[in-house]
Amino acid sequence: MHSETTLPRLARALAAVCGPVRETDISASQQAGYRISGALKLLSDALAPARRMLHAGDVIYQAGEQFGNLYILNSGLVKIVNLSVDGRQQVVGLNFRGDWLGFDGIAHGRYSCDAVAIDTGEVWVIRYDALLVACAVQPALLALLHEAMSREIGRDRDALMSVCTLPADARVADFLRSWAQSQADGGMRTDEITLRMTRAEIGNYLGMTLETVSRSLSKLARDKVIAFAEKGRRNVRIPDVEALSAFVQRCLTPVPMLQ
Amino acid sequence: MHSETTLPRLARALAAVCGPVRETDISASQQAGYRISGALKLLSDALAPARRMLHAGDVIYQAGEQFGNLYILNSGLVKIVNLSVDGRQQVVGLNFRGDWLGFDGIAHGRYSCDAVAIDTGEVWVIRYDALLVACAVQPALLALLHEAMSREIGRDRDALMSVCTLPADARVADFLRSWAQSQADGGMRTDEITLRMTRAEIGNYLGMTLETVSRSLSKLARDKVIAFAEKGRRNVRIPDVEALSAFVQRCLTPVPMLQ
DNA sequence: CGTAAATTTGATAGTGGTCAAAATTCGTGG
DNA sequence: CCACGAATTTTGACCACTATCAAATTTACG
Repeated sequence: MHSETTLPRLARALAAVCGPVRETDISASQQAGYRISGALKLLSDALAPARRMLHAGDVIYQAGEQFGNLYILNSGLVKIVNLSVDGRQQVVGLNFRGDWLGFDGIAHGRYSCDAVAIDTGEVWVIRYDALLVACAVQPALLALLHEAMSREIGRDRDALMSVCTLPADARVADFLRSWAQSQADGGMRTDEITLRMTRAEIGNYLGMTLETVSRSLSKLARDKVIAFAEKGRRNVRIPDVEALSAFVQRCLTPVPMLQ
Repeated sequence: MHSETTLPRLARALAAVCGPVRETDISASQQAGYRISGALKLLSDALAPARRMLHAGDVIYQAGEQFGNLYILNSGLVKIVNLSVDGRQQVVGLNFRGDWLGFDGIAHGRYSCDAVAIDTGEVWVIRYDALLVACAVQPALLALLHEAMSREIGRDRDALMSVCTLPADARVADFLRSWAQSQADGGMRTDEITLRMTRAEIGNYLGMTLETVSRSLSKLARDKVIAFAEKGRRNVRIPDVEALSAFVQRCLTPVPMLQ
């Protein structure tokens, strides 16, 4: 599947990633942490948004509902569920601290998916029209908004690429890696994460069955890339995030081409 | 994979789709056509953007390149190719007339993917900072921009859902359906489409191999859902777009549950 | 018109889905 | 705090869909 142009393209990709910001080292994580804290402070000061407490299962907005608000997640965890006309439903996104919710509603005046909390937390409610007014006065707000939408587009594309190009085991590993990254960006610990989703939900998000998720997790634990906490198998210890990336690499090169 | 809550959710999904705008009937297509024409006129009048001719293979922007411009496709066809650090590459989007390009660059100051023309056409080049200035004066421009970003997010999620929930045959059918829809929205004929991509590119976009794409197309032709034009197998005739949707449905219900 | 690329089709193999059963965990009330 | 039933998770066996490999055919293009 790798074309003959892979190498120069890889070089460009590396240049892109290693240019202004490294995504994986500690300073970058802290930068992300500051980015998020700063953004939240700016929003809070400029708009004094209403705050809403969330509990697992709470619906923030629903597909079909009239659009009017954007939301910013201050804490907790939210899943985005897309619905098709024929009844298929799928988790198409996960949101952590600092993420915006509701962009999908702007285009058609109605939200096109459900946003459901899967952990206790807090969202800030921002009226879209009020935000636009504030943006006119304070361009930094507009920059923030566009940055968030842009990042969302990038994340969605990365998710598509993951589903299309990685085998099941690697997809699960990559999922854990990006979860840990999001935790780090939000200023939370990254060595142990608590999956607030069932295997079925994870599988739905990753495009595989719950059995495959379970098998992949078992394999990751067998390979010592992750470990389960003593109580409950929803707590995953990640001794080394790099090991997860390495595992993904290994899946992509089954035979190291010993020549 | 369908939970016990499918039915009420389906009802909501239907309400969402059938609410303000029907996506599939003729009037909606014409609305979309007007929407695009109107948007292009507004942009042209407000910004008098530079115009750039495109030929197949031309690169509009590259991953890693400094962000500065957004682009609007006036005609032609552009593919968006995402790159991963480890060399994987994947088509993550296709753009038609009226679509915006370059949103992915806003977040990090550099584009994160390649935009490559796959047909002759024309893009309009818009400096992002100039656009923001113009938006301050003319709020309709800002609305246009946000609408485009929102639609992009929705499309990316739909693509993810398609890859995750549909078998290969249905994915190809759905791909043709959405291509025809995009053509219709751009004011072009929808009964015959010319795939400007190789089977390998289509497969890459849909997360399958080129052989599977070929087999699926053969099956669609055998089932009379599509037909190949006499000259060249890249021209696909679609006698009835609804038949493509029906085919997707059939794939989802292998046995009609004859009770 | 000839060569290289793209496409189709067939044969075979493997990843991941499906079905099933056992084990573990969770939620709730005694 | 413990017990019990429901839900979740794990693991195994089997099979289907799709990938892989290969060869023949068609198409594109210099």
